[in-house]
Amino acid sequence: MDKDLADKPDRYTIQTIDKALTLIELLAERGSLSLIELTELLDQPKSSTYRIILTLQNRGFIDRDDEDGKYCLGYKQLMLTRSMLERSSLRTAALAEMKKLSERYGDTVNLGVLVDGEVLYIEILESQHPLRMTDTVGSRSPFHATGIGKAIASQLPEEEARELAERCGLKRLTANTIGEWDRLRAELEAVRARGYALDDQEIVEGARCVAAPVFNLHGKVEGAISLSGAMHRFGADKLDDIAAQVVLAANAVSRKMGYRQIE
Amino acid sequence: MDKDLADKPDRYTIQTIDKALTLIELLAERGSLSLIELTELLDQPKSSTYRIILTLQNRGFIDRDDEDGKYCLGYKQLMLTRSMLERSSLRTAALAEMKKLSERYGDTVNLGVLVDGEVLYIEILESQHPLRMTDTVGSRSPFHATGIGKAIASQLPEEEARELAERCGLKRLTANTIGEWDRLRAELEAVRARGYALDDQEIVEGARCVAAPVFNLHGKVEGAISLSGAMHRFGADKLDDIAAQVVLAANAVSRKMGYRQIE
DNA sequence: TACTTGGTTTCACTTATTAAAACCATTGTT
DNA sequence: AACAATGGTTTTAATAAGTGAAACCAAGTA
Repeated sequence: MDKDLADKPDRYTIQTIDKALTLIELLAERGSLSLIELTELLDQPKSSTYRIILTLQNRGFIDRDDEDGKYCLGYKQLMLTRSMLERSSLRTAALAEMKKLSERYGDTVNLGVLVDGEVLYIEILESQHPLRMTDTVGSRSPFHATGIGKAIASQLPEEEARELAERCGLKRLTANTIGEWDRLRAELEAVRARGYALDDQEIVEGARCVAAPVFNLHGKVEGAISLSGAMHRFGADKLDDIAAQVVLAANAVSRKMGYRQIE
Repeated sequence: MDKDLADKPDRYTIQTIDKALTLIELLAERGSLSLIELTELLDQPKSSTYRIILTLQNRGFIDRDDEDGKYCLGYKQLMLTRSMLERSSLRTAALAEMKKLSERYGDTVNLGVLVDGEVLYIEILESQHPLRMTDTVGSRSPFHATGIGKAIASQLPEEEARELAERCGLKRLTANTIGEWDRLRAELEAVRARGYALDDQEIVEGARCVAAPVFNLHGKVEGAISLSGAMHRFGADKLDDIAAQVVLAANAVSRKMGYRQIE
């Protein structure tokens, strides 16, 4: 193999740590895995994998499942996440505005960011209505089929948006899902132009969603806020009003984050 | 120093990973820290700390705060935690029983485990009552002043319980908090004898709590369930009934976890 | 402009991680 | 009961990988 010291794994990445992180992610994806399974997935010798496991286990980052003796993520993760959420300036800044939206419309209000090419919900105020469809905090959705995802993507350089699209493959989830890059490209343009994104049954039949992007003090998209619910509550007659309020809320959050709109 | 190859840091711990984990925990505790602050806290050279940071950052485990450029935990943590919670057999097993308790009494129902010597709440069903005091999932409390903590500790070998006590210092939080090991020891004995723990305003004035331990299939305490609320709802006349139900619920969970009580 | 602070990069040194292999404990099979 | 199979634990020499000193750079500030 070309060992010209080349194919640098980012040159400064500490490989041991990287393996440990991969191991953690594997456990997150697959639930619980045995030493041998992890050995194979990591493509590392058993003893190395073992030492990584020991290290993580001693610190409570992973535990051993009581039933099958396999390894799984430890409760420690929960402590970390709580600190993270509590100090997330985006979440803090958004909460008050989200509450206002929730009170005004009674529908579900979501706050999401882009992580690993997917929309990750970091806060959700549940709808008060009997007919509701709610994700939970920490759950993920494909970006191309959600209001939040499109709102965020619309504010990224086109290059980045295309990479996202390639990465997720633009899978169709309903008849309305945008499944081709060309159409998505145009859609993002439209979203950018009007300042908010619509999801018309693109991820779930019968559900609609209006989303607007939130910017940080450097003017970079940080996430998006959305209002979502059963489609009969998002009729053509109501959309203008809802969109205006969602955009207002998102802008208020951006302002709290230190974003000062140019002119 | 005696460098006889001795004072082995657990011999098999991978130090680089250990440092990375420490860094993560530091960020969880302190919120956000700069490279230099982390360098000092870890007592490592700047470049080493830097490489650790880079590695974690590339993987989304830590982010950079937009405001001050300091490092903080990344949203990725949330994804990990969600998977963890979803697959936690304890939480899954407990949820149904917790709901029943919640419906029956309307008070707050908690599920907690012991992590790093503290009670960590991994599920909470909020009270329906106007006067309520609720922790949030992921928050922590000292074990000696909570029903859950005492319920769990009562099932540990005395040695372990004493270590816990030493570690947390048995700080007094209210007039009722048990502040001495001797008294706590006796209390744990009593808890063990009757099968449930009481917290009578030991952590917050005016609040009471009844907790019972949950065991895994090896018969080891895995956590505890509790019902908590304003003290007037936990009067002497009601305690027997509540305790019986909480114990019943906890036992049901233990059974779901595979625990078969001896005889 | 010079000074400070905090982040980024380099590189020779050497320690800490690797990987192969042996070991052990448990479980299931004949 | 003996045997193989499975999965986890421990050892060790070889060396790849991480360290740490120091230089560098960029941004802010006096």
